[in-house]
Amino acid sequence: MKEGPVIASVGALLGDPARANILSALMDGRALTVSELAEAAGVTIQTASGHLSKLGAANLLTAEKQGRHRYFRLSGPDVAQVLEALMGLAQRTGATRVRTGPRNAALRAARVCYDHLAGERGVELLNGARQRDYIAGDEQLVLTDRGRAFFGEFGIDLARLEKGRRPVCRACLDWSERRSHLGGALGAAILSRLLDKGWARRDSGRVVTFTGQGLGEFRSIFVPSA
Amino acid sequence: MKEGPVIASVGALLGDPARANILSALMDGRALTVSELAEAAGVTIQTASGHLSKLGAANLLTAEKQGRHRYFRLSGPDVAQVLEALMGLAQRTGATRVRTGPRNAALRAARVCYDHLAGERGVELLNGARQRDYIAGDEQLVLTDRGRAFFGEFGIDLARLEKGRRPVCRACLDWSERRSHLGGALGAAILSRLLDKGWARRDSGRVVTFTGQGLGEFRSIFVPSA
DNA sequence: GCGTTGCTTCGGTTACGACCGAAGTATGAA
DNA sequence: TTCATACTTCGGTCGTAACCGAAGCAACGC
Repeated sequence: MKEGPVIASVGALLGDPARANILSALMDGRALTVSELAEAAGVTIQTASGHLSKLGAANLLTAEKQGRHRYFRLSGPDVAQVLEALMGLAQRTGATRVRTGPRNAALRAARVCYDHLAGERGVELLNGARQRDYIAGDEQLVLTDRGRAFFGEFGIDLARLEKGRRPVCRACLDWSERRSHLGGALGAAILSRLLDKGWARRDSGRVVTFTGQGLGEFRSIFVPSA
Repeated sequence: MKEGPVIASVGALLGDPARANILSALMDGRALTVSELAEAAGVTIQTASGHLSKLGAANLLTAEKQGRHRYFRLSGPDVAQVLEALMGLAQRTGATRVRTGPRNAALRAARVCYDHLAGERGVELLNGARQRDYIAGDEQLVLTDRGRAFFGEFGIDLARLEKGRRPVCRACLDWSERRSHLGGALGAAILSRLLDKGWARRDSGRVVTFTGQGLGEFRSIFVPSA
């Protein structure tokens, strides 16, 4: 019963709408300036500055000074992961008023989750990879030999990924789909490859837009039923 | 930038110390009455009642009426998981004043994380199982054939576990150790087996106490270096 | 019936913190 | 140097929500 205050300190940080907006805006992994974040949060710059120093003090964000700008980013993928998990909880909360605006639809279709693909496309990707036996495991993902071959051909340097500290495959719960999508180093590499190939591009915010042709290519590779 | 308020609604719930204490008290998976929770949170019963109705409305807790008592419990293991993840974040926050009281020491040694073993013993368990090749995978855990045989002999009905919806193995980040311990259906089954065998017993709250002999048995089985 | 226990609802107080205007600091441009 | 931009700090206002006392219900025992 003593660990309550520990949760509360983080919870209180996430509990303010302005701060939550700031964190959401940073969920795509990019670094933004104080003024950009102020606008995203819908508060004045002074207020945003105050929030940012709190978030920074709590090590949820890291700041980087560049000229007269200060860029803030999430201090790691784990922060993003917890945020997505919280959104999952929020869902069952019923707090999720099903606002089906066009922006929302685009977000549900494909978006960036810190540095990898999420939304319908993200879930399709993982499902497809599983059905084609590139990735095994139900909740705990493992790259198969077939997958190793396939992704190598796809242009991903797996040897490099496997050297890093970051896990290669990671199941990340998708808040809009209530299913898992592929995170980890491999997930990040795939997204970056998709963008390189011109199959999709990053719009403002977290939205990822596929080109008509790109979507076809993507599906022919990853979605068995297509 | 629209998803901010969604996070904020949950965050605000977790952000109040009294509510955080209530949730912490329920982290052991048991159901407690309003008065017990009020005491755990350090507030009066009326206040606790208010908090509980909010937490219930958000589906974080479920209530169950029994006579003139109302029992509250976490509405699922996923809630506990998010809470543990939050504690992990809180750690990097530096909000973790290293209060090394005796109660705290016991908690760090062995405790219940919803329904499985956490703390030093929990981490030992997973490490040992990995070294003995009962469980494979770094971040993503898979039960090996050796493990299947071993845990079967240990008295666990794996076939039943594998039928359920719940993942068998799950890596759960341990907030005190900053390493993973074993959750999922298997984690729960192992803890329950440990208690059955009388190797350990559950104390008040989340603390798990091993008997001298029980600890020996546990270590001889799971801790290679012992 | 009566009293007791466990919990909820109501009302009023209080405190914390989000917010913005204004002033202050630092970096860069002219 | 002077001005402009990007940000931080200060001070004061205002709302929200946590809190408790008191009263109201509901379930059980006698």
